[in-house]
Amino acid sequence: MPQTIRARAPHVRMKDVAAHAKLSAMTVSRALRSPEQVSEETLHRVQQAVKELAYVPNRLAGGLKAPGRSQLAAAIIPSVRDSLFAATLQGITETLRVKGINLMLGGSGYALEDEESLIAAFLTHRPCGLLLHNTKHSPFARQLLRGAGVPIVETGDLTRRPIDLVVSYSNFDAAKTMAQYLLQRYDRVAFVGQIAAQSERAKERQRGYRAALKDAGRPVDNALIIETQGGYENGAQSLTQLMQIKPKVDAIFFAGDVLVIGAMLECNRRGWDVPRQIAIAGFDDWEIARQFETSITTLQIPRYEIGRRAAELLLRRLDGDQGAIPPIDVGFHIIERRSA
Amino acid sequence: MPQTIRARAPHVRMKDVAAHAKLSAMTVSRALRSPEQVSEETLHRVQQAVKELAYVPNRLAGGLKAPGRSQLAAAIIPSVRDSLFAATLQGITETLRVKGINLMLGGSGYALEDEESLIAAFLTHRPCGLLLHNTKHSPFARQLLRGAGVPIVETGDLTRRPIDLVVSYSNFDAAKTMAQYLLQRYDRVAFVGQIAAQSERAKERQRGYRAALKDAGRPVDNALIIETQGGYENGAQSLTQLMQIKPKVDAIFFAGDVLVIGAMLECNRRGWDVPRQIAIAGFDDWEIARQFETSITTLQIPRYEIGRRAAELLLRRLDGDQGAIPPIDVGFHIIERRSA
DNA sequence: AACTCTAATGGTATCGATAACATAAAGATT
DNA sequence: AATCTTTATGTTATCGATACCATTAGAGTT
Repeated sequence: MPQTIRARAPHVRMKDVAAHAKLSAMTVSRALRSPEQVSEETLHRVQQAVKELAYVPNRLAGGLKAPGRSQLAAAIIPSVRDSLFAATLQGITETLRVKGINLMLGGSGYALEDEESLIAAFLTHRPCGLLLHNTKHSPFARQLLRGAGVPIVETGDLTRRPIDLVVSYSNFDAAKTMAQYLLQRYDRVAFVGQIAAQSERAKERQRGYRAALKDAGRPVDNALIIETQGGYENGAQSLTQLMQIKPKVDAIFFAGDVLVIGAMLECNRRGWDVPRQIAIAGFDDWEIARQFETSITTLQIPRYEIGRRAAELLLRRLDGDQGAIPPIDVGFHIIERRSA
Repeated sequence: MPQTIRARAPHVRMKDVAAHAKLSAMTVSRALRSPEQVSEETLHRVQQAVKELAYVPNRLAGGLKAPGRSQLAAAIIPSVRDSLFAATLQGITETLRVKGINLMLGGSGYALEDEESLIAAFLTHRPCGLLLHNTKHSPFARQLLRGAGVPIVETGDLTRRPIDLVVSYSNFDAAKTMAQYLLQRYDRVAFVGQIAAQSERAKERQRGYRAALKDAGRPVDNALIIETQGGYENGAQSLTQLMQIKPKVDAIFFAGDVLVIGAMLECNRRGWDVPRQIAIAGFDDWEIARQFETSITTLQIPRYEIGRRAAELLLRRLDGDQGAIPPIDVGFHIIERRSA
């Protein structure tokens, strides 16, 4: 007895829509992409047919014939898990969605070779644009990006070596400004950041701290600079380590990840008075920073806006603007609260 | 004088690789997809040529001819911004990446019609699978999903109306278990959750709480049930509201979002002793929950594992397993700490 | 009336990879 | 040696939408 194989219902094609509307496929194509080019009557018939057949266009075919209009963009962020990038991501997806562009996402895990293979993987789908949070790339990655022929936006830092478009704040300036703020109020200001060798941003922030010290004519004491991985525990641990130093540290600038939160919680546990015993300041205005009894002074970075404007630049390029577009500096603010 | 138009460097095609390796395009195609089918010599020549030309395959073309092998999957989560889904997302991307499958991402904003349009938008790219965090879908969304002809994994709840594959824990069981835990230790246990009408999960959790009360023979007091949006402030506000009730509430179960954290911070601010004055428990083991001086008792949901196993099921389907696959219950644990 | 011009629509070739089929060469079997 | 297998490779048609060019109908111009 022959077994009945249920063939997968084939997708409705543009041809089918055309037949249903008694038009040619070409006219349907036009009606969908540039409605102003067809008569009202035709447009209506097409829309009707699309609806009745639940037609879902095939962008593989469209993108194949018309490269650069795949309506698919790609973003690479250091970590999918890290909520820091979530706001930027939302800015990107929301802005692109308006134009019907969807987003592929990947996490590079802060590794250059992972970013490289991710870029290669993404390019196989012929995205119409790429958004990269990192500004440091392997040589082969740069080669791939240059050859891709689509707009690239970097959002991690105001890099001096942009590939194409840049939307960011200056990690150097932000860290320097906060360090200056602390140096005006406290004598011995320590710095806790992420590992400079692992990230351009961490390096820039530390550079900013050092520059502020230099400008203020204060000595750089390497014992007051800690590099650590992210995480609450590391924030807490860096804090206790710095508190043992003599002469006593007055203030600590936690320049990355959730380190400040971990430190503040440690102060709670130990009963240390912030800011009297120790002042602390953070980088990035986590929503929770303002919830502590001693609310946390920190830098506000417009993360959502970075995503939105990055996507907008991308759209500008897709609209045909081939000219040079200077880097966009979205700036930052110090949010002065009670902890420093 | 004719202006020189710099044509965008066309991409290297499989044809070019074939010519470079002195082979046919078909053999190159085979060498890349099923290396065991070509001779070692050929494989080597192809790899060499691919490298030398920096060939990036065009999956638009591949996916067009061989539907279902677009090597692109899609995930829809309620909110791109919410870190709750980040772990699941990471589980998905990491598992899919091993097989060279990339992920499109979108946030439905908890709205059925947004999910629907997102599904339609994603389907235009002919993904080889879909991962949905919601289990409630509009009728048209269901129609689209059924017609898509690709595996679908739902991860939000152990729904009774699965479309295809399901990987989750039971929101009902988890909430009921925690409520039972609290009812064994406290007399008047209140419930704070997200708005039931807006989310199936919120509804199930509240149902679990009510079921626990019923099983324990305790009355349901609607004054002890609060529905609220997420966020620290709402957690804090719900707490203070419940603390005004007479006779006094002993314990509060915060069943969603970061509500517990907000409540715990409010207790810190007001100097309320947890758990003596008020016991509190949460849903989801946020990393910060264990960092408080009074660490927070909560439910641990294996979020990363949900993503990983969801992706694994998807891969199983792509490997040709057409059989019925029963829902996977990843379970949950109560993490007993000091707050309740 | 003959002409041009514009707006609306249709026909055909094509994008790049792959399924299906065809072929060729080497080894195994009688 | 003739035939059958097996393995490796090549040829052709095709996936679905769109660029490009051709065509038609009607309005506007002289």
